[in-house]
Amino acid sequence: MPNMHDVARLAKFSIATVSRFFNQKSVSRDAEQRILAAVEALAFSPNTVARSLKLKRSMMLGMIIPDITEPFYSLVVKGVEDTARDAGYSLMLFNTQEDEGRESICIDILFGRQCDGVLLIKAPHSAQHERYREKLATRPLPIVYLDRAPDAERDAVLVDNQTGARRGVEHLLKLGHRKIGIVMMGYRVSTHLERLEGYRRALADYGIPDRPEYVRQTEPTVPGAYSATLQLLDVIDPPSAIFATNARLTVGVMAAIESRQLRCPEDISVLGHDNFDWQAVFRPRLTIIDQPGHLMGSKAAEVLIARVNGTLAGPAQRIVLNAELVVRESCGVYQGHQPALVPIGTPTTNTDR
Amino acid sequence: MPNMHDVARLAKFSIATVSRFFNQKSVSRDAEQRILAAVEALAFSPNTVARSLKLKRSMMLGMIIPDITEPFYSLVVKGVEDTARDAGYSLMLFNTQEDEGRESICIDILFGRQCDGVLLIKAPHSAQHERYREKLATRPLPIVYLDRAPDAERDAVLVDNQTGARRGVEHLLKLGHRKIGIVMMGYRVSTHLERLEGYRRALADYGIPDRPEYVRQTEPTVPGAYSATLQLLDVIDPPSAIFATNARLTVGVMAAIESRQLRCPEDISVLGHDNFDWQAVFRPRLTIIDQPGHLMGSKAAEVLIARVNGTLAGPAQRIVLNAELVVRESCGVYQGHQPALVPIGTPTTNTDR
DNA sequence: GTGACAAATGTAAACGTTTATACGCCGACC
DNA sequence: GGTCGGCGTATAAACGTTTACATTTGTCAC
Repeated sequence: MPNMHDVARLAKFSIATVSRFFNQKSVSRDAEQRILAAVEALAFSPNTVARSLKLKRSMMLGMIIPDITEPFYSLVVKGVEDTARDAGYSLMLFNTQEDEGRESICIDILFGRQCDGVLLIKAPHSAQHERYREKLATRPLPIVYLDRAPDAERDAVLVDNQTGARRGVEHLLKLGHRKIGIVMMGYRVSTHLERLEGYRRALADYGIPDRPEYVRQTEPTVPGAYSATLQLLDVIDPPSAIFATNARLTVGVMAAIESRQLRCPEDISVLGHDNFDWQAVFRPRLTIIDQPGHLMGSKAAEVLIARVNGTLAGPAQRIVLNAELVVRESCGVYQGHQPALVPIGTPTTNTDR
Repeated sequence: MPNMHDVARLAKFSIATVSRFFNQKSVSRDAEQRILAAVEALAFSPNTVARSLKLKRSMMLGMIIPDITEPFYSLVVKGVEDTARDAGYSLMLFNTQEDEGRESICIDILFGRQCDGVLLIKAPHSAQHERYREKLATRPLPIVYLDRAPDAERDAVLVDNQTGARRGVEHLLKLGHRKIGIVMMGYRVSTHLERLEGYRRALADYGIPDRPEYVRQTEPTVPGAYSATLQLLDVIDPPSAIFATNARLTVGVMAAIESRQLRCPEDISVLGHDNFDWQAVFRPRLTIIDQPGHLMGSKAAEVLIARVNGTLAGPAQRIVLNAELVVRESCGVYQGHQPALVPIGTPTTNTDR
């Protein structure tokens, strides 16, 4: 493969001039033409690796996510890629399967590759978390947290999961539900913990006591959510509504409900999570909490790029996007017997916020 | 950031010894310990960029796909990533949105970055296709086609779309359907063209003439498929069954059917494409043609890696995986009036294969 | 003690860029 | 005519590795 020297030789200019030509610095009309001709003749293409080595800048971003197969994350990736590309960055992708050990390896790889920055959907803490944290501290590598923020030390682009969940559960409460279950991911992932917190606050607003047997944790798979839901339905006084904290879990919940021949929303209401194509034809039409995945990705990329090229300095930013309640049909009015209600629409004023 | 020189200095060994240590070449017990100590003390991590420059090998693969947001492709990406990681390769991801111009840019970037090979889900030909093809020829960059094979010049890992479609349509024919529509992607993408061909062959096997008004091409979106399906339903003698050639189109078809208050499968049958989580709870349960996405990705990565490290030489390989018909409920027995049938299960022997 | 051989280590030249520094040239200005 | 500034260009030194080749050290047989 030809290099700049070859081009310079053929164009009868020095390599410096060729380099400057490629870096949009001014060269004479004559130089431009001869270089262009040489480039054409040799099919020369500049070596980005050498460039990165010299410049200590690779124009490459890393993205570490739990699982590209989860449609929500693929939306986020798209958002990142779109704005990274516009800024001239390429993207290196890694899946961790929620394993912090793998995450750590990915960071090492990216750091070694002189990657300019990392967008990170953090895996839950592992046993070696502290060691990993210390190692990270020694690496001057810009990282922006996405979706989950395990600490406030770095920039983060998040969704207000708590408020989202709270709105959703409040919607159920207004429909008269008082026995509300939740099927959530079992790993200690902040997004799901926040959704749990939102669920609890909404209940608290209505003076409804917390029932531990209504909270089911499971691995983030359809079968996992399926059996978690069955357990929920087998409780002595089963819930009249279930909140599922992500798209895959929502599917599992619906599957379990159907297996018990329950109708939704007549027999049981379901509040789902995330908005996807197929919901256009799913019946009952799912009432869900919708997150702006693409926006989250592009915002995060913006922040990271600003850090990388120094446009943004100072303390860690925290951008919180809204999660919206999309009311459709899967949450219905509570039909069964129920105790006197706190007046609808006037929850006890919440003082804890 | 410390480099090998620093480590060497601190360990009181030459840089060559340090390098050898990192490359698993034999060094003395003493050297190992002092180097390890120095590495620890300096928090040294080797610079992969410099390594790539010297070795002309980046341990990096590129993957170019139409759209990561399409669940089928994200499955493929996962397959690629899984086997690439096991072999020590990282993955660089690009979306083209089916635009060959963008594809060409991605190839340039990857080539410049000394990427070792590319997995390519080819975008349809653009006006500049020939120029692009010529440029590609000058670049000694291993490429493996995935999912679509625009030519036989390179390795390709594919699905037997034609047979898959043929089996599916045959299934419809056996159920008595004679008026079968197809909603397919409008861009000239080989997978969809092959599915169309399979559809045609199945019809031909049963001696059923081709009806151009039953073939609807659209962009690969839900709204696109929706209106294409409405057009199909508005034909003078509308089809009693519809074949949708990918997951997103399947959703659009179902949406259109529902908007016309038609029941599936009683009023109209639907043969869908691709298998996903949500189909577990979708009613009617979709009869689909299922492709092994993850396997396709990992096979392709295997082939590419074998090419890269020279394990595999010789002419272009072509690996064709099976697409399976998964019979569920969305295709029902034809209910309406229909002409006498060719005996079921004994199609006219096909001579054209 | 010597020589032969293997193992461990060191030296230095790449790999393909960028860019600080220096230089040459030309026209403008006094 | 000399000086100055500006522009275009060339030279050469990095950037952080790997590795061919040379050198040192150690081991063992004689």
